[in-house]
Amino acid sequence: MTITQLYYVLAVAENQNFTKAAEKCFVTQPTLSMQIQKLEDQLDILIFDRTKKPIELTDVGKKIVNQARNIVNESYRIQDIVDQQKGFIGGEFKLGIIPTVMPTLLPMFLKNFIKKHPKVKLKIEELSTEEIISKINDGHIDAAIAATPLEEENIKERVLYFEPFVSYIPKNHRLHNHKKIDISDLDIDDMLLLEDGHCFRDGVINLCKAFKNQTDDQFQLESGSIETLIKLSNEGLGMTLLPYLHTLDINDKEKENLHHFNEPTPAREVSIIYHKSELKMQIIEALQDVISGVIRGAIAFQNVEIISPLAK
Amino acid sequence: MTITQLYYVLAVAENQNFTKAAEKCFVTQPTLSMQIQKLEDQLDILIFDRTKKPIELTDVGKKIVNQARNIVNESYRIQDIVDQQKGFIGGEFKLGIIPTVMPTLLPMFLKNFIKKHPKVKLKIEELSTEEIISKINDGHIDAAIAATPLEEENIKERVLYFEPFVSYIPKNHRLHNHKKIDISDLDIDDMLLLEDGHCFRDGVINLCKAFKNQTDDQFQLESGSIETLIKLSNEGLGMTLLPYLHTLDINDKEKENLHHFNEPTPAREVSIIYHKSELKMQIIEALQDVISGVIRGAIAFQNVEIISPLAK
DNA sequence: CTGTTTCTATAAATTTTATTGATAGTTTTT
DNA sequence: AAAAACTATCAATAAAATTTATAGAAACAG
Repeated sequence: MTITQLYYVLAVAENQNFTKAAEKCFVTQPTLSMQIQKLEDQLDILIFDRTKKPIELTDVGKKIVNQARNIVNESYRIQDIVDQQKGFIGGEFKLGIIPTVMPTLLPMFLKNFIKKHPKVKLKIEELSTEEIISKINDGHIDAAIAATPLEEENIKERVLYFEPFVSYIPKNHRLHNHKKIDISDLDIDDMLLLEDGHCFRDGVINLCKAFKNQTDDQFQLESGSIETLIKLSNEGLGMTLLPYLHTLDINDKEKENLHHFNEPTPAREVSIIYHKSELKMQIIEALQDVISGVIRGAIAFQNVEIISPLAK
Repeated sequence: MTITQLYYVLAVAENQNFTKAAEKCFVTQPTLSMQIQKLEDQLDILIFDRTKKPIELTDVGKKIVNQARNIVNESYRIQDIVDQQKGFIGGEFKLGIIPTVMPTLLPMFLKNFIKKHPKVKLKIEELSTEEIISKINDGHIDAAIAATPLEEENIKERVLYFEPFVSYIPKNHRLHNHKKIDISDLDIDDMLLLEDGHCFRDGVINLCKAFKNQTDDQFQLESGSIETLIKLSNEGLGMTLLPYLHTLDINDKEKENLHHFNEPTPAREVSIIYHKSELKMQIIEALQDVISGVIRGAIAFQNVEIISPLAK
């Protein structure tokens, strides 16, 4: 049994297809067929049920795949130990970012980071919180930036910053003339929200519920991006809430529609999160340092109240 | 990086010697030299400090060895999954047994076990509790039989039986004419004990302390085996305590010196213990079944009070 | 139902890797 | 100072992984 064989098994299990798996492994398909057969012969058991199309794992196969994933991941940590010893910060690093953080945060730290750590090959992907959790667990991404706390058993969190919510209230809205907004003013029924799956949406719903004890009624309108949200709001379809960093780059006319909250300002907690195994921890800490550095100048709220991103 | 290379690293780390390690791995010494060099080259770091004699691990080397042990052990679990699936009970199994259990328990279950599970190659070793804990942790033995509870973080326990203590009181002893002995009668100063390191000794000390609150004074005499203990006691050097199973095969004349305790009878808990990773669990359960079976007929005490084997 | 596509297994050739036996060079021991 | 113990190195060999080519089976499209 070799680590390579286990890796091949994982690839086939994931792709449910020898040919595709072979491509991902950068070998030819017969290599996979033969190596996996060899492993199956040695163990004297079938890992894959090849009668099913697409190919399926047998019952033992499933258990073997879980253990194989373990072993392969643990084998990566050997290189990790060496990197850590050398203080080496480099190599490929896959980072997931939730959509409502991506467009504002990424431009703020990316240049800084690649200048400071040129050996790191950052691969950034926009992902929902749900996708992030799953991909951290199976090792498809090394870390992610998301709204926290998530209370996931196998995932650790390090807070990067607290980002206040700011109300965006168009001219014709009942609250437009309020100078400062109070949380108790919010009414989920005239609030524009992002579509389902956005944790930001869940955060806002929690925020409203916290003060109104409202049930899950239907909402007026749902959108996929905060950009759209602002435009819909301008059309008079309701007010909305924006994460603070988004308010920095809207145009002057629209800035007039921004209303800050009374203290304690509702805010979301944004963290870098990663698997508890702490693989590539040096890079995670490097990211944390750079991001905390750039944020320190950008957000200066004192008295905030954290809104959970978890749907309750 | 291969599992074999990691295995070689473990062997050299353990033996502090390439030549001996090579023998244990059933390969020649150049194989180890070359494979370990290759791994060191790939990682671009030295695992062993070859200037020291005998050879030593570097700082990174120590971390790598720990991780390598992880990986190698986890790789064994693949075969384990298959065995478990097949209900296969066989292969090599290393069992440690503490000295005060070995001579009485082993003859009771060994024949039964090898008859019932002929495919298991049992390798039994007499070990102190301390050695057992260390060898379970580093995987040198698969399980052990010891007095419990041990409260070891990485070790699980399954109770096999409770074995009462019986007083052995020679003719000239002050307690000889007592029909039944009470725990409060015990005096650690005229009690013969096994030498340091025997958990049975610690159990007895705990037993005395429990009722007399005595400090760690020096003891009259110390012996390495229960056999010797009885003989020394016959010579008038004091009374002693025997685990119940030992009292079954002493001669008739000596049997007259046995005095049972008043209830609740003090007893030790004897368990099969194993690493929390539960490797080879089928065999452990098979052992548990067989031993529980043979003991059921041999020990029939009802009201017992468990004495901890841990030195307090 | 038939030709086409998709996919896996197999075989032989080739490349790569692991292992060995012989030996040289060190260090340690006597 | 000689012997013993130990590791590294080298060339030869054995073992293995991988590839190219291809056969055969199943799924698919018309």
